[in-house]
Amino acid sequence: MSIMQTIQKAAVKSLSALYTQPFSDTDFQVNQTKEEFEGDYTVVLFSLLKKTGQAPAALGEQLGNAMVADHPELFTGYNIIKGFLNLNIADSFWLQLLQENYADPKFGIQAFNGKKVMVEYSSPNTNKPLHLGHLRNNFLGWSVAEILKANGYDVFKSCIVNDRGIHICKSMIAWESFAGGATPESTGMKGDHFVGEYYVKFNDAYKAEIKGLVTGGMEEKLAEKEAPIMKSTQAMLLDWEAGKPEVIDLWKKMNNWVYAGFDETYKNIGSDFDKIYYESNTYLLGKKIVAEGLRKGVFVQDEDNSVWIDLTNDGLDRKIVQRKDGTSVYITQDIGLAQQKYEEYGIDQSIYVIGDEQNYHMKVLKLIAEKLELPNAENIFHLSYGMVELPTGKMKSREGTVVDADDLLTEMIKVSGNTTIQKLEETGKLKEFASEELDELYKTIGLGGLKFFLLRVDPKKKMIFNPEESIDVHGFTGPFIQYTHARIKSILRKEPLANETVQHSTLLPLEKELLVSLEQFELVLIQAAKELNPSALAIYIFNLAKSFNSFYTVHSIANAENAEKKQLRLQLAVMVSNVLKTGMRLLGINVPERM
RNA sequence: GGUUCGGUAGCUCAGCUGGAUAGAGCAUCAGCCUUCUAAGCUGAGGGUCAUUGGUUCGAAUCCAAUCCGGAUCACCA
Repeated sequence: MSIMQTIQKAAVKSLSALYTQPFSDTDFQVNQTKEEFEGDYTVVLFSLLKKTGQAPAALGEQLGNAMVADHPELFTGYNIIKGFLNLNIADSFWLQLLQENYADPKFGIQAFNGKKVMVEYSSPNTNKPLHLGHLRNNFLGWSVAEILKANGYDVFKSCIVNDRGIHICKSMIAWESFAGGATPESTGMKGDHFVGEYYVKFNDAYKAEIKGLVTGGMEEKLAEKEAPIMKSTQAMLLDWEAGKPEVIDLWKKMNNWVYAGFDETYKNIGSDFDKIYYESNTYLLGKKIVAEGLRKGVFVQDEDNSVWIDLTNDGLDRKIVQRKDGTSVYITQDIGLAQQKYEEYGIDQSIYVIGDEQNYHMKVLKLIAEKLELPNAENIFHLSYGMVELPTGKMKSREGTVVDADDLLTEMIKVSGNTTIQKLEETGKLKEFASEELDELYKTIGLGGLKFFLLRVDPKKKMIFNPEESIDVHGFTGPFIQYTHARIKSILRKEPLANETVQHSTLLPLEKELLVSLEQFELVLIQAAKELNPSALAIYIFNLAKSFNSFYTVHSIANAENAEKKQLRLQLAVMVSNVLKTGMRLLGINVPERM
C-alpha cells in the first residue's frame, strides 16, 4: 500500500472515531504537500467542513491531534494553513522503506494477477517500409505490453500483417510492368524499400493514365475507375482470392522481400511479438463470420450482392463488410481476427494500438463484434494515439516528407556516435572503451533518445517530431537519464556497499526528496497501466533522475559526514539506479553502466 | 454539414478523478569543475491557462455557448 493510501485510511479511521459517523476515501483528498509549506503530505479539509460541522482550523487541530496520537510511529507532527492539514512523516518510515527495498531489482513489480491481455501493435502493410508513425506505434505498443506485465498481467504481444488486398496488388502489378526482373539482391536494396518503390511507381503510372483519359475527354471520376492499370489490379485481387498459382507465387515472393526488411528493422529497434497474424489467413474466417452474421440478420445483403451493417441506430452509418464481387474489405478480416485471438489465447482484454485516424473504424469493429455476440467483445479496447507531425506540418508521401524509420534510426545512431565520441574525448574516458562497446553505446544512446522522445508525450495527443530536439541530450531526454544511471554506477564501482542497515539517521531534505519519489514508483506503474500511458512513467523517471542529480551535487556519497550517512547514501544510489533501470526497461530503453 | 479530439510560457509538453502563489525541458541571460562522471548543478526573466457565461467556499481542471485547428464520415487500408 502506498503512503498516500495509508494516510487516507488513517484519516478515515480518526475521523470516524472523532465524529461517530462513517467516512470514506472519497470524502476528502490527500496530496503531497507543496514545497513552499512545511510537511510531507496534506489532507484537504474543505470538503469535510459540512459533514463535521467544524471550521477548518478546529477540524484540522482535532484531526491532526488524533492522527498523531493514533499513529505516533508514522506521524511526527502537523500544521494547519487555511483548510490544509499538513502532516510530517517520520524519518523512520522512509528509512525502513529504503532498508526493505534498496537491493530489490524488482521493486515496484507486481505478482501475476491471473488476467490475460493481448496487445496488438505495429500492424504494417507489406507494400511500403516503416516510417516514423510506425515507430511511435511500435514503441507505444511494446512499452504498454511491458508495463502491463509489470503490473501482473499475462501479456501476449501480437501483430497483424496486412499482407493482402488491393494495395499489395498495386506493388505487384507495378513490379510486373516495370521491374524487368529486378530484385532486392540484384539492386542491393533492403526488401521493404525495394517493394515500396514499386508501390510509388504504380501511383505514378496510375496518375499518368488518368491524366491521359481526362485529356481524351473522359470525366475524372470515371477515368479513376477505367484506368487500365487499376483494372488489372482489381483483376489481380480476384485472381488472388481465387488462388491463381502465378499470382500467389509473385505475392509470396514480394512479401518475403518485405518481411526480410521488416525483420531487420524490428531487430534494430528491439521490437518483438509473441504471435504474428497474417491477414491472408484471417480474412477467410472473417468472411465466414460475415456469412453467419447474414443468417443471423446482423448484416443485410443488397441487390448487387454487397453485404452491409446498418449502424444508424448507434449514431453511425451503414458500413460495408463485403464487396459486391464477394471480396473482403479491411474490416472483414478484423472481425475474424477478433474471434481468433480470443479462441487461441482466452484473453480477458484485447488492446489495439492504432492511430486516431481509425477511431471510427474501431468503433464500428467493436459494435459489430458486440452485435455478432463474439466472446469478450466488450473488452475490445482501442488505444488510440495521435499522429506524428513534423515542424513543417504533416508527413505526406506525395511531397516526399515521410520520415523513413530506417533512415531515422541510422541518423540518430550517427549523431549519438558523434556526441559520445566528443564527450568521451573531452573527459579522457575514450580509451576505456573497446570499439564493440562503443558501437553498442552509440546504439543504446541514439535509440534510447528516440524512444524517449516519442514516449514522453501523452499517447492520445498528436505530437510534433522536431529532429533537432530529438537528438538533444540535455534536460527531459533519454540520454539525461542514461547519464544519471551511468554516474551512479560509476560511484558504486568505486564504493562497494556494505551489508549494514541504517536505522537512526536524520534525513536531509534532498535525501528525503529521493525517498519520497522512490516510494511513488509503484503507484506510477499502476497508473501507467491503468491509463495505458508510458508517458506517465517517462515523466516520473525524469523527475527522479533530476532529484538525484541535485542531491549528487550537494552531498558527497564517498566522503559523507560519517559512516552511517555513507551507507544511507549508497543505498539511496543503488535504489535510484534500480528504479531508473526498471523504468527505462519498461519503456524499451537500455541504460549503460558507463558513458 | 454530422461525429469526434484538441487550444496552457517564444517553442515542445506536464498539470485536467476541482484545492494553497499554474510547472518542466528547450531557447535567452547570469553563475558553479584542486572532492564520487559538468551529457551535470544553481539562479533570473518569460503566462488574459482560446473567449464568454455558469456551477462551487474554491475552476487550467466540471457544464454550456462561441472562435480557431486536427481527424473521420470510401465497394482504400
